[in-house]
Amino acid sequence: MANMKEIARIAGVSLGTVSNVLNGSARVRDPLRRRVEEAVQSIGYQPSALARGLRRDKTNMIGMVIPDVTNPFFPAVIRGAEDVAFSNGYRLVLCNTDNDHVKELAHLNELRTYLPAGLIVIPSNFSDLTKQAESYQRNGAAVVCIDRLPKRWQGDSVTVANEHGAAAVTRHLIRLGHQRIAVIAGPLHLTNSEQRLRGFRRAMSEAGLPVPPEYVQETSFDVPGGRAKAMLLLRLLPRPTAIFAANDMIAMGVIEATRSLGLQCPGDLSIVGFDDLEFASLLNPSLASVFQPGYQLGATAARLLLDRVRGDTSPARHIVLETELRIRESVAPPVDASQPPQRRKAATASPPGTKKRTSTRRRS
Amino acid sequence: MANMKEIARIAGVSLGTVSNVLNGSARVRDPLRRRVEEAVQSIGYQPSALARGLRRDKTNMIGMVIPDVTNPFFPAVIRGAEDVAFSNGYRLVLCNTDNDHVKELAHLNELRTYLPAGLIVIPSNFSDLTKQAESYQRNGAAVVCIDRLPKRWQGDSVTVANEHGAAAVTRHLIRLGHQRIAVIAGPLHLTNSEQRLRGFRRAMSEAGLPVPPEYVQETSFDVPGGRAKAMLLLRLLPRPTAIFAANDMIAMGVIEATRSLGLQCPGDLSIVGFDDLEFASLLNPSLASVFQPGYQLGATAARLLLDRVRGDTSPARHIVLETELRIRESVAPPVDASQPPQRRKAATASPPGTKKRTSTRRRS
DNA sequence: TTGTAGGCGTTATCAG
DNA sequence: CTGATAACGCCTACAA
Repeated sequence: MANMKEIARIAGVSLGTVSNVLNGSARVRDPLRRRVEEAVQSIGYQPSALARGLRRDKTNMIGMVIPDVTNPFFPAVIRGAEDVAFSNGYRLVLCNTDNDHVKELAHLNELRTYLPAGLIVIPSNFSDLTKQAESYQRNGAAVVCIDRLPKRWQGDSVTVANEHGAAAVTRHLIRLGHQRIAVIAGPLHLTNSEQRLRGFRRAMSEAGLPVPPEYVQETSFDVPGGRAKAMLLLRLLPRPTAIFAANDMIAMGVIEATRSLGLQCPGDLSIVGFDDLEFASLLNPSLASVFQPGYQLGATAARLLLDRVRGDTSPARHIVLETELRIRESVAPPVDASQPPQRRKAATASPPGTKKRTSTRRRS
Repeated sequence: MANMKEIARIAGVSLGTVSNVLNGSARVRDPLRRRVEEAVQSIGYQPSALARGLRRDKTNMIGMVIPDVTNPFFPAVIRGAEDVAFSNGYRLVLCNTDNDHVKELAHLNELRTYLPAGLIVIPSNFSDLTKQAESYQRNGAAVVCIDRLPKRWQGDSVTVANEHGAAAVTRHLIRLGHQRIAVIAGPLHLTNSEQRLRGFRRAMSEAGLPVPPEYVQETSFDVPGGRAKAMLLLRLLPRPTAIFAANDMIAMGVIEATRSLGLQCPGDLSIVGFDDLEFASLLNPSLASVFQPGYQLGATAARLLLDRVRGDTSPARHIVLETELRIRESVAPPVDASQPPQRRKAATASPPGTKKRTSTRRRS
């Protein structure tokens, strides 16, 4: 409807002048510039994003490709990305892949026809976007992978310190006196999942504690998975005194299993999660967890992307954000079988026959 | 890079033929059609969404304008809309407004320059999008409002039966024997909030139960708000025996307040929420709530929108989705003063001077 | 400094 | 049924 020609007519100038005013591409003298600006105001003109994109070979859209917006960890990531994008004049096109790399591919291929400025991708299972990314980059669009990375990903990335966070929370359990600690990992083909398991193993091995194979379970990142694997773990003899769940949904499943077996948390079992979703602190007992800065993850990715869009051609960057331990009521020292319980349901001691090593007690 | 001209060259046909094959706009004979299709396959050609949109005056984008993606109720709505949109070849552009109608306006104005097929809007506070919507509709784009409606909204809408759901859950409390029921409403300038309060009042008045002004609190839809108002309510004399929270976040705040005052739920206080977010069933005690079909809300809106896009010009439709009562552990009959307390520390008495009316006990 | 023309990739129109 | 051509709105040379 309203186009540049209209503005030019109203302001009594030529098309080129309008364009120059709009894009600051050339100095336009004040009287004319003023007339153009007034014309723009008067009819609320906004340039066509389509025509502009077609002409410039690039739009102000950023494709945000994620597995599933209803996964409670992702909204914060999206929000972080959107805030940075919006305040820099960019918009987010949201695509859910359902962890299906075919759907992911479809999105990637179609998104390209919008000539987006870039892509922020949380890769789906088994995705190998190297080829796609190259194709985007040839078109001058940047691609940033976040949260987890495809195998052999060489491009820009923003992730969190999964291994470090997992190790830290495991060490905390060990310091409290736990020796039989089980882990319920997420799908191990996901890099973040695998890193968390690695961190767990590292902390255990540093402390000289054994990790029997049956103490390591793998499941999907959800409540039913956590419940099922917890039922299994809690029937083992000897029973673990603590479980590290690879995310809060799994931890939630563990809590349910604990409850349904009539066990107390943290009395009989300490539970820790990962993510620190909003509800973790609202549970009863409140859930100890490793906080992941979801908002920062998205915001950082967007900033990195915009740097690239603006011409930063430095080598690929791999930004790793810190996690943070959030200790809450769901963890406590293990109960010692050899001593009578001191309080109603909390007591601490090393079970007999346990090798006790002094932990290094790193303070940071 | 790859464009229609290229396809035409490879297939040895003219541009128009390619276009006709791609859009089915005219019957093309098999040999040629085949050649075109092969050419398209061979180089993985996809038409430029930009050029197509510019030419057709409409893209396959749908603007999804919501207050805040990190509000835990919205992701399901988004997902519902995205699924329907995607499977029909449409894409979602996500815009957070932070309930700021200035930001909302900015998004609306800018979104228009993409020539989206339509808009799905969860209006921000105090927004009056009538003018904006008209402008979109003049451009052939449809606008559907969901969840809550701007004042005087005349266009298509999809909402849930807020009043009915609130009345149903209130009646349930009444049937259990509660007489002193307080409500913590959401911001009353939001239509959904106001409807829930209305439903509550209706059920109470049907049962002939009084609703003292101090039993009606208003707050924002979040945990701190719920906690603060609950602290206030729980110090009143006589204390309410049940609280209806206008959403689950508020209910969560009520639970926290209850705990911090050393009261038992449901022993001393029954609590019900609204939304039935995923975590509601995971709390301890599990939270009774009124389920809102978030996914359906989004999916229905997208379907309605697509109907319009495809030329449905029937009068504005106002679709109202059913809610569903999810009774869980957080509700129980009130403890009667005339009987000895049954549990360890639930003891509540009707303070002297309370009018006791027999409830009408309606069954539905 | 200001105005003008060409083309981005597509679709629609119209002549063959 | 097929093939050439004009527009969609904008940006960017280039000419004045």
